[in-house]
Amino acid sequence: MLRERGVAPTSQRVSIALEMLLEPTHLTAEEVVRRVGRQDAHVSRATVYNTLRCFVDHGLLRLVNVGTERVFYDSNTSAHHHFYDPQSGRLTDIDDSEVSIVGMPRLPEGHEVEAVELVIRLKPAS
Amino acid sequence: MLRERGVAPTSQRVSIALEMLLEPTHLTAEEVVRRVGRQDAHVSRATVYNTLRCFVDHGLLRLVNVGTERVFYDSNTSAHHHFYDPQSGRLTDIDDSEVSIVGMPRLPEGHEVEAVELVIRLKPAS
DNA sequence: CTAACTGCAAACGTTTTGCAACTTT
DNA sequence: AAAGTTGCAAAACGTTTGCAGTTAG
Repeated sequence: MLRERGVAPTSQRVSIALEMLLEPTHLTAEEVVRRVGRQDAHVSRATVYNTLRCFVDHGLLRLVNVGTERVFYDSNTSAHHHFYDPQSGRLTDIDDSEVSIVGMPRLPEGHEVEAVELVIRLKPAS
Repeated sequence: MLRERGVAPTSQRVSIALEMLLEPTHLTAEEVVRRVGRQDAHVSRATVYNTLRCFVDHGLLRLVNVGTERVFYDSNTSAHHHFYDPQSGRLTDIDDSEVSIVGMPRLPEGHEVEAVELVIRLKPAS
């Protein structure tokens, strides 16, 4: 899987891939550090951050911004949207049939779209 | 304007309000620190951050998240969306007639919507 | 007089970086 | 040997906080 995307499969990268790419996940870098550390390999924080960036660059993960707090890495790289609950720090998918974005605005001269990010922030019901 | 919203108008708050609330702006906290410092008053970083949060809480500004880098404060508090160009660090409005979000997904049990954030990230045209 | 606000500097949490050591090839 | 990868600790970044002093009503 890594080789297919041109990512040299070192043992650390494989550990991270096993944790993230086998099932749908929404993990922060720190969660990956914890999870990978919990079993087999110790992977350094720096390497986790490098690897996640590398996976994003090679289309294995999608980066999801929710604010300044943290970044999520989503193993589902197809276009879809998210709920974010700052209370619990949990990110969840929005079913694609439930919302859609209609229309594509004229882009500023000399630019193209890098990413479309729709995040619905949640709060406890009043 | 401040009093209307129940915000006690101290001199620092007035300085910041003059900078942000008179015309449409998309400023980061650091830009506000610089701009306010450039003229009359020296307002401390802490006070700028406190004041911006206060203005958001009282509906004078809208907070726009674009990632981990920084937060923007938008003097247009009505529902609308944004382009973000990481290259230039500039945030711009998307005309409301150009995109819309259709449908409102079922929310997770016990939650309601705090904010709907649609940000289109730009990159230089290839 | 009191409650609220300010400013400094120190703390924070997440992410990046410099660089020497270690794998690969 | 060259190219790429790793890990540590330190730095960077934007933001928040503790607290003593100040201001406003």
